[in-house]
Amino acid sequence: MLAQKTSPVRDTREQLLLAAEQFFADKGFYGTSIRDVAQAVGISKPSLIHHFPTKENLYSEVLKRIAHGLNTRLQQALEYEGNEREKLHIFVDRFCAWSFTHENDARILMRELLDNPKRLENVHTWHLKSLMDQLVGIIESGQKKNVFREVEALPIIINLLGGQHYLMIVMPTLGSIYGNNASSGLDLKQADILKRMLDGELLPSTTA
Amino acid sequence: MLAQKTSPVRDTREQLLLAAEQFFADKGFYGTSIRDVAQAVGISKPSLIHHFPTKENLYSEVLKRIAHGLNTRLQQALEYEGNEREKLHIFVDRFCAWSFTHENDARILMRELLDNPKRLENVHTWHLKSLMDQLVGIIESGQKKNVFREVEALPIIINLLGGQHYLMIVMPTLGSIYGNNASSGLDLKQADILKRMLDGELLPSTTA
DNA sequence: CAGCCTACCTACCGATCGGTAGCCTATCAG
DNA sequence: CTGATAGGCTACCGATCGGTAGGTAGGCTG
Repeated sequence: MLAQKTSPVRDTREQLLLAAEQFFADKGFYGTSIRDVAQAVGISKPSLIHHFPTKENLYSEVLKRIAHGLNTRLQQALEYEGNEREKLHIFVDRFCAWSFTHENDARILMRELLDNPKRLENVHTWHLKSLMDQLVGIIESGQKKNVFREVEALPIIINLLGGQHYLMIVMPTLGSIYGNNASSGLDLKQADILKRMLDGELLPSTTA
Repeated sequence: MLAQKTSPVRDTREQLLLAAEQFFADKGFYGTSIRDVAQAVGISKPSLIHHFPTKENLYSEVLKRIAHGLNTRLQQALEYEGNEREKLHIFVDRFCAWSFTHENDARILMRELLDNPKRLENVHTWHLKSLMDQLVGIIESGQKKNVFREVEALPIIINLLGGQHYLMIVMPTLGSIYGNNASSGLDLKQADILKRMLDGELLPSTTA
């Protein structure tokens, strides 16, 4: 009864969400036309409206999927058994891996950060807040155990997330300027750089 | 003859550019209506067209001003007399100072990074390329003199710029979530964090 | 004074936007 | 068989988009 079936409803919805994701990533909310999204899937605009009653709704569904995918993946990393340094390293690995495999999602999240302060009514709560709180919690936990230095946690996390998020945004530009070969290897090194940076900031200085 | 005069031509142009800057920062290129920009200055839309023949032109003028202001300010830092480490530190100070006093500009540059790969025809060349090349040059120069470790320069620069640029974008969101007091002190610490990070990455490890 | 140019205006253009109304068809349950 | 529902369609709506046409008021220059 519930065999393969590939429910045509879900299938069209899925295709619409995927197409919308691409458009929102490329051109942003205002720059995206729901006509184009519908056309990309091969249906008419009213048919899209049949699945998603408004453009805002379509957008927030896309956003919801992104947040869910990101949170579930990273939650696993945060639940990893180990000491604080290992947890952070695993988080970095996961976050980088997610970014590089979800370039469009990263672009949409960055656009959301840019637009949201002016559109708080609709999608207000920030999807990365709980994540950031947990990261700060891990650092502070490590500091209580004296395995981390007493530096402020939040700015370090921001620079960590920012370095990676920014890299995702700037990579296409880098590729088109320096040539794709120059930017092709960056992904492999990025996680190591961030982990080294974290250690440098958090581990007790060997000079003191 | 060329006394105060406050040339009304230049004045309206200036006001239009300032208003456009605000709109482009808040809502992006597609989300900005030239009607609104004109209205914000108190003139009609065709009058705006009189000063800037197309919306694209208005946008690229805004972008040009931003790039010019940023480049001249940072160029001074790069011409500073001193060793490589000092140069980089002064650059970080200048870049952070510029960011925090030009929040709208930072937001526009980030939007540009997001949109540009799909709009290369118009404003193509990246405004930060020469800057980035020079930074890489400084690092490699330091490496030749053996005062810097042999790590790859470009990824470090990207994480540096990225951390700061991202902070500017995320600050309004942080403020509305953690309260403005939580994010108010970040600007003061940020330059120090970045400089410490740079030293950690570039200076010879004291453990080895 | 005559001519011109600058800075602005109102009125309008076609195109496109998000969204609605209403119809058709296929599927599926009673 | 019948009725309901889901998923799609064409045709249309008012609003707004970027941009144009054409005119006017004021200042500068010959």
